[in-house]
Amino acid sequence: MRGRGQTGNTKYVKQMNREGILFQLKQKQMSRADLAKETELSRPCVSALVDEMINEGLICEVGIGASKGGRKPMLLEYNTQAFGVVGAVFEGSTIRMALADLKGELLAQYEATLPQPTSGEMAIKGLEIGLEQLLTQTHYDKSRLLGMGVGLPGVTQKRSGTISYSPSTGWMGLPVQQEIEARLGLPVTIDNDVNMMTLGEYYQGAGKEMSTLVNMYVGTGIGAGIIINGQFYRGSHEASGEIGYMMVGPSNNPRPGDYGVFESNYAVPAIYARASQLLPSIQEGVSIVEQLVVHAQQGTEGVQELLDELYRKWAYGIANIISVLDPELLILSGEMLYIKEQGVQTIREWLSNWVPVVPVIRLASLGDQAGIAGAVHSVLESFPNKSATI
Amino acid sequence: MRGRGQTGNTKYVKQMNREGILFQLKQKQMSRADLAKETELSRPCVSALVDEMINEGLICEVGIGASKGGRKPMLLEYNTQAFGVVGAVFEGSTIRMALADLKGELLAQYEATLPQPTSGEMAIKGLEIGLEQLLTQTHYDKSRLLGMGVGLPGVTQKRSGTISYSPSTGWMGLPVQQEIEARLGLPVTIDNDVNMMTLGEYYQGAGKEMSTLVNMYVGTGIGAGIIINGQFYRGSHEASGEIGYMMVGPSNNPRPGDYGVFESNYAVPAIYARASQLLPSIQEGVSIVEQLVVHAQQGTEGVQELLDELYRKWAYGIANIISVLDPELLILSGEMLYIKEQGVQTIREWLSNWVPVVPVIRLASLGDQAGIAGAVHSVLESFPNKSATI
DNA sequence: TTAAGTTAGTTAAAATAACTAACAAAGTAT
DNA sequence: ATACTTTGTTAGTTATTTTAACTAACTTAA
Repeated sequence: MRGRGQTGNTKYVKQMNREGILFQLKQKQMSRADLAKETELSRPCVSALVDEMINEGLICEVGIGASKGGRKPMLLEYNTQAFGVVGAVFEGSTIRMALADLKGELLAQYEATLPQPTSGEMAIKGLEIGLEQLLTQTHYDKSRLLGMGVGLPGVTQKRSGTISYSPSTGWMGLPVQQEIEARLGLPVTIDNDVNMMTLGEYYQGAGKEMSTLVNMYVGTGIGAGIIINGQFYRGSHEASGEIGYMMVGPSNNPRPGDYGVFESNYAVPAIYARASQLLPSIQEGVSIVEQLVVHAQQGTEGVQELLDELYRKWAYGIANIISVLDPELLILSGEMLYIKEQGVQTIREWLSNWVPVVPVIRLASLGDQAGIAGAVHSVLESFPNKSATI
Repeated sequence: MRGRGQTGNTKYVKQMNREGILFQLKQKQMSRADLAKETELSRPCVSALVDEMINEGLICEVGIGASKGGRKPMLLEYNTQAFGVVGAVFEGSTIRMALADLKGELLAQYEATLPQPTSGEMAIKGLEIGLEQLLTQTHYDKSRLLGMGVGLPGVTQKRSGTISYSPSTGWMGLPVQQEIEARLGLPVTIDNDVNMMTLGEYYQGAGKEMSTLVNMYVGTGIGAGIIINGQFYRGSHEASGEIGYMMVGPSNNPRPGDYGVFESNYAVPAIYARASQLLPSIQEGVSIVEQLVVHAQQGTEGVQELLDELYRKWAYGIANIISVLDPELLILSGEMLYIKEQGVQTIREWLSNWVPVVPVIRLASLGDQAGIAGAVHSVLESFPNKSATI
């Protein structure tokens, strides 16, 4: 955000205008004349800035467009091949990585399993190997990479680049960002996995074209990523979206520092415990909600009731979020994906009785690619600008 | 907020720098040299902009300061008398108005009672009379006024200047802003009363020096005003902070379009209903919570239990807000003022068991002046800039 | 074919607003 | 007195945008 009392100069304006032009070209191909109209800059100014960026390789002339009654326009394109970025996510015991162009399109992917328990050293080594693989696969040189975004389960402090808690990577209370940067020789952005998924859905998934959205994720815990007016909102202590701590459901046994009330009742571990008393057997490695839905269809006793309660309490959480934030869009992800459009419709109907304005509600659309897409975009969103996050 | 893909020019820079200088001078007196240091502009640039603003009457030279080892500095001051603004709030059947200088300091006040039931015409007439009074009292000319901020109970759409619902003013579904503007010949800002109070506390009260805060208000309903990074956050449908709709408490009888669950259980009407079964008599016109607190001290049976439940459920609401937003500060206002610092401390202790980060929590500090202060600042915050609200 | 009108993009000059360098004025420290 | 500091101004430079006028290239329609 533009801070209060901030000052600027012509360089700042130029940077802004270059970004304005690139912003347009990121949407679609355009001529200089189109750019002048969209950006409200004069045509000479657009020409000068475009020429500059063509020289830098950021923009390409890609051919002549159709005439609109006069000279044919020269179409310009954002040169998405000019640089590359790497995204990485740690999920359980696996690392998944991808190299993407400036548009966020994945050019190569890589996956590996880390031996458990993992140490920080092994995790970094994993990134190092993956990076090398991706570079040779794509014939990219490391100097052409803008940076790497790393998504981690656990509690991250993006501003300082540290992690307070992340058992599966063996990193705890460490300045991970700086360490990876030093080892890989690349600028690194870290963030927790839910935030990365939110970013992915925002740029490429269910949240494209929206500017204020909340991504609610139910997994081992419950969390949310929040984007307000196109900017990721992290809160004053980087604890925004910690909706697992909402007071939804019975609050008998929450202990300080432990899980929150909402998630201790309605996230995977709690669902698992209750499901195991209803289902004859539970499959490992398959979504517990999915299994419940199947059994409900088969009429297994008590399962429909359990699902109803889950849906209802998740809807309570959603109602609370909406009441506070009034977002344009609410994305449901993680285990909530398995409630399908039908379950979403049920929740929409409840909400219309509870809150005055129900936002658009959608299931996450990127599946297991959301995290990696977000990691990629966490690097892209600060290029060519500086900090894009509040 | 600076939008994505926005462009600028040198005029924009100049405006920014003028604002930067004024921002500094709003904090305290300074010399041109001080301003150059603070704003990181060059001294000639500061001199030029300052001279311009001196000519416009926005800044005054107010005397020579102490030397710091060289030439004595000429101290500059924001000329808070250059223009005036008017704030107005409708509270029940009364209009309260004030004329303030550019610092937000009230120079004159006015109060009147509107005959009930009121019509829109009578409400505007009230504003007209009040305005004239204030102008003659202060010897201000109307041309020196920047505008008027009007706070109303009910549901307002600030962006369009309309009101959907406001029984006490006789305005319903009307483009009130434009109507008042036309009648008074002044730029008008409208907003609901809780938002105005939030603005007041932010600029002059408990929220001074904070940039991300939530003001929770308990009255006939329950609502909240939200400021994120110094900007009022209204939500996608101007329904942010409608926390009366949170799913806190029994949800037996909420009907669509009606009160929300939280407020139907724990706002004044509900408290009143329950208190009337416990207290021997209830005084009209006195805070119901205050009366409960007095009776609890006297040991009236069941009262302490009722208060405990109230505090606890309000704290649930607070926990939900914190979980979602992680604000820097949470302000408690309206009926919550009567729980005193002791009640706040109780809530703080509960919260520390429920959520990972407890923000600063304070009682509102402006009392019944918050609304009018906010109305005044709703005009001031867009001077000399344009729209300061997201 | 040709004239008229439109659209795309460039060039040149003017305007704006920042910056640097140099200096004067007015003080303090020794 | 002399040297040094701080404040503020003046003069001139630099960077960037805008305006206006121009060339180029195309469409439309007589």
